[in-house]
Amino acid sequence: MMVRKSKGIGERHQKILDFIASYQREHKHPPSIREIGEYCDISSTSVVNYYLDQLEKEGLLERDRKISRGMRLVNNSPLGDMLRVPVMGVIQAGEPIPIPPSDFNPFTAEDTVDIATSLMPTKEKGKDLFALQVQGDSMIDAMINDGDIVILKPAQEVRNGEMVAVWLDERNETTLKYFYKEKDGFRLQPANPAYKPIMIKKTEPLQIKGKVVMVIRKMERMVA
Amino acid sequence: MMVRKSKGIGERHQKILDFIASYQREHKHPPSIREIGEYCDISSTSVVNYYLDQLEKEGLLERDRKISRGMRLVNNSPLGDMLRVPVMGVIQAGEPIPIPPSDFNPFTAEDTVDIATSLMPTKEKGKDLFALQVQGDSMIDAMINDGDIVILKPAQEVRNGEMVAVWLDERNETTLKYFYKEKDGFRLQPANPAYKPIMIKKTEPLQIKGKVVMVIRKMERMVA
DNA sequence: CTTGACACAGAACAAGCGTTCGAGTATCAT
DNA sequence: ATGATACTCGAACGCTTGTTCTGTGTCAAG
Repeated sequence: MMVRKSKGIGERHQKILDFIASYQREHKHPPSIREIGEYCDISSTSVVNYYLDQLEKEGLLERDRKISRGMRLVNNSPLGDMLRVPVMGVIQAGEPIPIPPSDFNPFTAEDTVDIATSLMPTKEKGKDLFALQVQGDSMIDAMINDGDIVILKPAQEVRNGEMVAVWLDERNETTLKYFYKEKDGFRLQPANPAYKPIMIKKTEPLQIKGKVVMVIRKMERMVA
Repeated sequence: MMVRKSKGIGERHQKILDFIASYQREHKHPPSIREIGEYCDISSTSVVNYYLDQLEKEGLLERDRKISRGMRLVNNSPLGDMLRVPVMGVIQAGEPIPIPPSDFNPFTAEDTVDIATSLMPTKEKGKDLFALQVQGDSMIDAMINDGDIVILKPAQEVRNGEMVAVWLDERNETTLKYFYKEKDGFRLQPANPAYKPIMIKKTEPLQIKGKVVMVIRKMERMVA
């Protein structure tokens, strides 16, 4: 009946971890040992304690012994009301950008950005958001500068006027453009009127990587 | 010796509130009644309970009765690793912008934005940050669009190349410009080369409202 | 088969902790 | 004075909760 034999993290460890996270999110304070046991179908508090000790040894958990509900997750920390969005890479002229596999695990990503949920548009609370760092100034026509971070949402349906990250076969590059549906295809409109729109026929493949839901620019440049 | 008589929040209430917030930030879980008492020099747990009840009645606190450390702050919630930045108003051509008085209380502000501390440049962790919402497109020359939120830091010293919010007497408006110090004054450089820089003589008063440390743009426009 | 690490249950203990109650003090309006 | 209100203290009570100890069944190595 056992799933693991002392090798790393097992299914039950993960369930406990998840429970602590969700409980913390909901109640704003950690669960008790007995509450964990109840949720994870562990009848004995000693067993929960047993697993907690292991998680602590693994460095996934910290415990304040003797203190009620004195535990906290360590590695990931979107415990508050924020989303941890993985930075999938860099968007740059001439280079393809990596697109999130559906099985991608955000917590293994090296680079992430934390966004307060209160900042996110309406219902983008979905966990499938990802971010790209803009390299170069090839996107200034879209009011996006070198170094900016764009938060993207995998595009199922794109509506007119939304900014999308598209792969342009002809140019062999990925850029950010405003999206419009025309009668015989699609129009990709740069924000800057000085640039002409790109027309895509319906027959051509249009690879929309995602639509931009937020742009973040840090201004810490130029130390002198 | 008493400071208040049943009117609103007193000094001690505030101290308790602050302690809960700082304790939560540090330990990732709420304090116990006795810990609160110890910090606030209250020898009896019943007195802490007394104050906690009042705070709950005031709607500043929520309590899970019977549960150890079952309390949480309600109104403000930068309990996680995020800063709550007050949106002081709108920055727009022709209108003065309100500047944060030093005694300004961020928690009474109607509108705020939450920024993850992990997103903030190095040491801007200071609590004196404020935000402005950009209205109109008069700042597109600085890569800032209508509706953008700019996070500002009160400027003590401004270094070359930093973007600042300045009050222009001659134009009677506030705008965002890049700041450069010249030999006989200051140069305010728009990001867009098509616009000419504004020169300010040393004799003229230069009102720097703050320097921009971050720009946030939400892309939720155009529902159809 | 024996041994031992591993996963778990159950119970009992002790400390942590919220709650309650009786009582005391100070300020203020009546 | 008198009573009401605000605030404080200390102690006791009892539920909550972390800790610990004993015991059981499984499984792989020796």
